[in-house]
Amino acid sequence: MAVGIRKRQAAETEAELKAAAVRTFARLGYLNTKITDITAEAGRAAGSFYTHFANKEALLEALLADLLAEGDASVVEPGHSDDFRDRDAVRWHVAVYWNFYRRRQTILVALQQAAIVDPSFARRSQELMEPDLRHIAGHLERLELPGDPLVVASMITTLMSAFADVWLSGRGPGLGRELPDEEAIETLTSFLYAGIGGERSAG
Amino acid sequence: MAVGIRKRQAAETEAELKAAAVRTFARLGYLNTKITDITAEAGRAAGSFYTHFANKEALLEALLADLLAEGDASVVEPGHSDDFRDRDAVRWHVAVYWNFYRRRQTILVALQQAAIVDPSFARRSQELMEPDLRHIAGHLERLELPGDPLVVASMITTLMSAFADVWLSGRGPGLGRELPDEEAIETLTSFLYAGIGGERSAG
DNA sequence: TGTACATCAGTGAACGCGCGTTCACTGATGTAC
DNA sequence: TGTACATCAGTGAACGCGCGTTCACTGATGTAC
Repeated sequence: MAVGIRKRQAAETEAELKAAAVRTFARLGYLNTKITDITAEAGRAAGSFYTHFANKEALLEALLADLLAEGDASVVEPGHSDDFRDRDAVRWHVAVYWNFYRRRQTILVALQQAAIVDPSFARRSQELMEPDLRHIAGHLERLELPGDPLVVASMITTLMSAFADVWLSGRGPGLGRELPDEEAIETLTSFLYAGIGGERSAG
Repeated sequence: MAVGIRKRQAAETEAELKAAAVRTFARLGYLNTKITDITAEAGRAAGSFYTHFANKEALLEALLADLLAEGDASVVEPGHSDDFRDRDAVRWHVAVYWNFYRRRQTILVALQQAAIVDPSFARRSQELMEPDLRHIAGHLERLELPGDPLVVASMITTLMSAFADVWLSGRGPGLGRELPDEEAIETLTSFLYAGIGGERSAG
């Protein structure tokens, strides 16, 4: 008995199905993706999907669980300055968020799409973002702000996620203009830093 | 012959179907709405829908055409200051946008949802927003900005539409906190005005 | 103004397509002795 | 180590549900004379 050949092979196909799903979501979008698109991409029979997942929603849940298990799912990380009067602290947060979103783009967009059609994913997605929001709001409390910290924090996270979504998916204006990470992070930082009452920043 | 009773009645049911569609989109979302949901809401037979529209997409097109025909479909309006060094000019634009979005919310959200699933609506939606974007970018050109005017303009329109979407649909943080129009407009204005390099604004 | 026929909006049951999901089957792995 | 049986991942054709769309029919409006 070559220990657990079955289990290992099953785990392997499950992983292949997940990977195929991510590729397919990226290509067609979560809502447009059929189960058979995923199994075809993975080079498997349609029925094989159901050995591993109850349905498309369960698969997305699994991908989400993986994402959270990877650890740095949130902007909340130790070892950074949290004084937003300090431009570098702002920049650090922006960079972490941008990079996080860049790497998880496909799954996060899939989650957003699922949220449109399925209330339980809407809740899930809000829960996923809530810690970041509180984290940012916490940093803002000590500042003199143009409004309720929670509202401003929501403005900031909203801006970052929507902006990242637009540019990382190539839907930016100027029809296909690319926005290098460096420029994105710098522009966002300058804008946010000024917006929350930091230095006036030009050029 | 009581002139055009038929035509008038047909136009009336068409209008009723449109109104019912908007109500249904608001309740269930565009993607979750079935043709029969609309006809049921309108108190009509299923088949009646096809006397007026080829399908759900055509109905959305019609709603979009109505929206554009109403005139002030765009932030581009005469008689306003366009100098963004002037806080009032910024506030004016923010208010126009906020009110526009507030009133057209359902259709704009429906358009966004359609865009997810249907590339032709994706194009359409981008075309709809493009004039605003150029308009804002134009205003920005004379300023000392923290980045490419087009990128900053995209940040601004992205922020406004995403922020409006979150708060007008009751998905704001604090679980159900209401955001009065006045506060939304003020906070956005302060933030944007500072962000593009205007005065440092506090409280 | 009246009659006979034509047209058309609206009806709702029925049709059929697309796709999610099932299930009988296969062949390989695991277990018992 | 070998044999007989059990289990399980994977297959792919078939099933069936949901829903968009059609269509024969109705009754009211329009037209012709």
